[in-house]
Amino acid sequence: MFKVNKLTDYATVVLIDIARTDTVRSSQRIAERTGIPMPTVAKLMKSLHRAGLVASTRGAGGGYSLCRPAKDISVADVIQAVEGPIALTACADTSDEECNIQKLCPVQGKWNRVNTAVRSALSEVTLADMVDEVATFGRKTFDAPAVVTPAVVTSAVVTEVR
Amino acid sequence: MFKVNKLTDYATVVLIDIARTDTVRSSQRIAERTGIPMPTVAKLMKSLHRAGLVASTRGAGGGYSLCRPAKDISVADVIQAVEGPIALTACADTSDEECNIQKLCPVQGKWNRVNTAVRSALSEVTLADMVDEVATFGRKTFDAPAVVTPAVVTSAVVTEVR
DNA sequence: AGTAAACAGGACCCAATTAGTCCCGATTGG
DNA sequence: CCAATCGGGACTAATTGGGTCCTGTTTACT
Ligand code: FES
Ligand code: FES
Repeated sequence: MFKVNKLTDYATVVLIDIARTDTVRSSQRIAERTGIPMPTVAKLMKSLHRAGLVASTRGAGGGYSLCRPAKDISVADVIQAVEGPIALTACADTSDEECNIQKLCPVQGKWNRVNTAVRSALSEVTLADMVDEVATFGRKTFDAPAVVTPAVVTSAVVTEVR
Repeated sequence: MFKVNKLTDYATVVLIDIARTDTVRSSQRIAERTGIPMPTVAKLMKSLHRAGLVASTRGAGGGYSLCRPAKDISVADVIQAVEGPIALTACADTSDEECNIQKLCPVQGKWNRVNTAVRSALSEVTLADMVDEVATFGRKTFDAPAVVTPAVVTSAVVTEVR
């Protein structure tokens, strides 16, 4: 099945959660809010930080926060942060426009066209879209606390605090 | 890394090869022409057949052939044939427009939008595109036999017979 | 009819990848 | 100085995917 990593799904959940109340929070806190195991959250946040999606502050009272507004973070960004470059085939590994063995390969860059198409498709949806959706959903349909569940995983639950 | 299966890459190579000289050929023959191990080819062809991309004739002298013109077979078709439904997250498992737990999930179908975008992107490139590319490439650049190599794999080689 | 060439389906194993855990060093606020 | 917290990376467990094989069925050809 053609799908994204579980960690990518986690990442969207975490980021959406952060985006909704834009304050600094620790991995610990995130783990509690999302139900994702703490060590996994820690690992995840490292990736997101390295990719420049979240800012981190160290030391006591430190934690993570978005370093761009949610509307400037696309699904493609998240995928690339967690899984590395979007490259449907190994030949387009570097994620730029050149196939590395293009001169020899007869499929000759055709996969790149597909790659590009997919990448741009993934760039069209931003976190902000998802946040909005979550917000309106939470209020319109339920009076209950909004719940953020990774699409892939059923155990992760965000209990809306305050 | 966000990528397609190796088998999917194989599949494109095999299909392109078949498309170029549209005759019936056995798995055995395909294996020889592509350099992909015979048992793997066999497995692959079964998937492609089940998905209705190739027609098979049994018995001695039997084999496979395309059952639609190459221009009506998209990359999306190939991926779906080999890997199953294109569903970036488990929630959209069935590959239709409905998320199965949409009523409960706050990300609420947003992944479907991404899914759809990706699917349509993958539908834009057809085998015919790739075949053309291969043909012109083979003639223009080399006088040597055209070689079809899966982008992912370096060992598979098609020796242009006749 | 008999035989050999092929496909169909599925069980199965091994390798590769991914998910998840843990530890230790570096920072920083109190 | 101490406690909280991030950063990097090593390591293990779980899952997936690649690849093989076996058994049965269909069909052409002699
Ligand atoms: S080198 Fe890119 S398609 Fe082959
Ligand atoms: S049910 Fe589809 S996004 Fe959650």
